[in-house]
Amino acid sequence: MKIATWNVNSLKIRLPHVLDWLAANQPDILCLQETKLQDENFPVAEISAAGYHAIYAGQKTYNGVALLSKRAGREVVTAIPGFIDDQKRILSAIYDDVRVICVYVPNGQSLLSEKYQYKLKWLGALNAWLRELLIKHQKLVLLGDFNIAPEECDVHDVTLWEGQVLFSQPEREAFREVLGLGFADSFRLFDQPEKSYTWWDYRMMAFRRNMGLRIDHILLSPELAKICTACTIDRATRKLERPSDHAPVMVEVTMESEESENLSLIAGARDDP
DNA sequence: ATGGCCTTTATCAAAGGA
Repeated sequence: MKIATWNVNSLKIRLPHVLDWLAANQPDILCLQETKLQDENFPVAEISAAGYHAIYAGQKTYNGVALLSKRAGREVVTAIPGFIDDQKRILSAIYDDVRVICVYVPNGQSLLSEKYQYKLKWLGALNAWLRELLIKHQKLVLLGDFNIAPEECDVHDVTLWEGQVLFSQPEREAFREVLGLGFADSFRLFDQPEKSYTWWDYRMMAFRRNMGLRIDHILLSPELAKICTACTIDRATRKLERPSDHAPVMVEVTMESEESENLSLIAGARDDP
């Protein structure tokens, strides 16, 4: 099972990239952030023609999240329960026995901004909800644009970013608290190239100079971390014409059903004279 | 070098992103 996340920075502009990426990578689930579309404008027909179901929670101009999937989801949730918020940043559904939680964590703007306080409150509410979800579900995937670079190795220039929004201690502590609940940062379950990032500023030729941050993440509950076989960042999308400033991240997990399929294939091969 | 780019909405610039 392949599960991916991508902040597309406007699905209207990036729809061709998304359709190409679905065709090339065949994820079972692709979680999108910053769709920037009201629900009535969501490209349902194009996504459907690509062979994907879609659920979405959007608004005008800003934010907006979506889940594209080969199989339909159920038990959809579009907000952190009990947290009053008119910004569309949460979308969750169950696929088979996996609850997927797509998040677009607030940016925060700067440490002095009210938006930074909102970010920390939002992360606090998310943490409390995750605590409840972990009791109810064995298989949880929490993925999206976290707007937090958790460790020094996730930042191209630590001196430049020290104490800045996206890398400040309170944000990084909030991220660590999520890991403390039992979630694993899937990217760090494997050996990875040095200087791996998921976002590069449009300015300053930042991508060409690899001046990036790793702020898009896929976190897995213990049950899923055990069966995760890969986590990769697809930098190639950042080289496309009119790219999103974020690259997609994808995990592969081997579900029991897939294992038994593989076993029967092996058994079949063995029986074959 | 404190800007630089991109998207949206709505004008003929501003706001937000990260």
